[in-house]
Amino acid sequence: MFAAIQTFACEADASPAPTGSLTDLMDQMGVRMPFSRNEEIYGQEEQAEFIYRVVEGAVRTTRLMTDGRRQIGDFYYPGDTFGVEPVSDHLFSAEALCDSVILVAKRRTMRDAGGGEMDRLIWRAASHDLRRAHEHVLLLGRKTACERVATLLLSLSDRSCETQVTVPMSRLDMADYLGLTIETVSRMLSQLQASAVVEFSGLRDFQVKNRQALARLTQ
Amino acid sequence: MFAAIQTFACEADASPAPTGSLTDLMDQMGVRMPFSRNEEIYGQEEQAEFIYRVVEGAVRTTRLMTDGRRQIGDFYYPGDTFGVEPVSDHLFSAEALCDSVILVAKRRTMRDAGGGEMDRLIWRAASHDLRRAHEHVLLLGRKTACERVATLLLSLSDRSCETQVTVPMSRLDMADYLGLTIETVSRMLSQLQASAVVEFSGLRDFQVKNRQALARLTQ
DNA sequence: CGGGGCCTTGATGCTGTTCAAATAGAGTGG
DNA sequence: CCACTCTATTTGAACAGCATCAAGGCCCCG
Repeated sequence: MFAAIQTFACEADASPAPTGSLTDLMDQMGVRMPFSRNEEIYGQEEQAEFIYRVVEGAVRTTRLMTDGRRQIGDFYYPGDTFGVEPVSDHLFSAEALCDSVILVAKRRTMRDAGGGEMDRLIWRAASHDLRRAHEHVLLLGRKTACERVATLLLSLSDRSCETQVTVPMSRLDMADYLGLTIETVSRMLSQLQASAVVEFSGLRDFQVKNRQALARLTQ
Repeated sequence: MFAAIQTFACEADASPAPTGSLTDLMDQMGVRMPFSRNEEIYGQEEQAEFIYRVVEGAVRTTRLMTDGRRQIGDFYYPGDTFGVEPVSDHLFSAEALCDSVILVAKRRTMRDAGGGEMDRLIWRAASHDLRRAHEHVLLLGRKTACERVATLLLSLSDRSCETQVTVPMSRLDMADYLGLTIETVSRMLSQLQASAVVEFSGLRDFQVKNRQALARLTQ
């Protein structure tokens, strides 16, 4: 189960690089908690009194509408800080994408102990979230299904240091992030493979065969 | 640098409502500049060295794709602070929706002069942007055309203190914000009017006739 | 009164959804 | 290791919602 996690654990470079001191502060004050696949880390409308960092595994933030429609806000990987909602309670819930280890720290405790470190950490994470959200808005508002899927694959590929890229989420997670259905995601993946842009060796592993074409498709 | 953030990091209220002191600081340091309808306030990929506040009029932030597709990030109204991109350069450009007056201040100057005020101001604005962006992601990813239009009308109505609400943007602006076309926006408006949820007295003025129904439609 | 921009409405088409079924993988116990 | 089951994924066919294309109407402003 943790096989795929290993791959991602060494690829924290694309994330908002934690400086030594920030890591140290959270390491000191925080608690490492294990979460199993699909387990909730925090809930929608829960108080936002903690701050979280992925140590191993991966996380999604999701929002459910009353009738069951689901939107994924973002994915987080080892080294990424999340749960930095700007206001008192969470709009999205957070769940483990696979078995994961999460570093959890109380905001208040850390603030009292760490001087300005905590504020810098929150600012950094919120900035990252805002930029990603802006990209996400463009993707959902104006990109075609094929462009959306290509964008996700490229970003996964950019995170990875291997040529072989592992997809850490299910088709349903991809669909709910991209504002599509699983069927459409599946079709687009088949299409990208048929046109020799990527090649899947398993359901969750692919290689980029034509990076230029993939990049062009993301618009 | 962001020492002052701490006051706000755990604060419930991320509303853009300027406190007296913030207004004073920007008023002191900033310059009031007039912009005419559709005039650019700052450009995509420009350095983000200023901070802006709407004094009169309204502003949209937009992003253009290479082939001309356009996505509007958000709308800003009097009292709102904008241009608070988290990183060095802007992802979106900002333009005046109508003839407007914008208070412009140099971040560096204000930071040197204002102690922590500047950081609080930026944090507050960025928090607001992040929350709005999250709502926008849900709207674009999972809402139907009708729900999207209803959501916009309700938010316009909530901003307004009058029963008669003015729509400050064109149909094209609405469409590019909602990820739709002008035709679809127009059809949904007609539909909402036909079902007696709202009533337009002119192209840019309406009244909410059935607020409960409108709210239900926004999901 | 006339021109031009913006908006609405209608007809048609395409992209992505829905519904349905087949296939592939992963997990389990013999 | 294999058979079995359950779930995830793919594929196909029909459909729906929104886009596109094309007129026509409204309104502002000279």
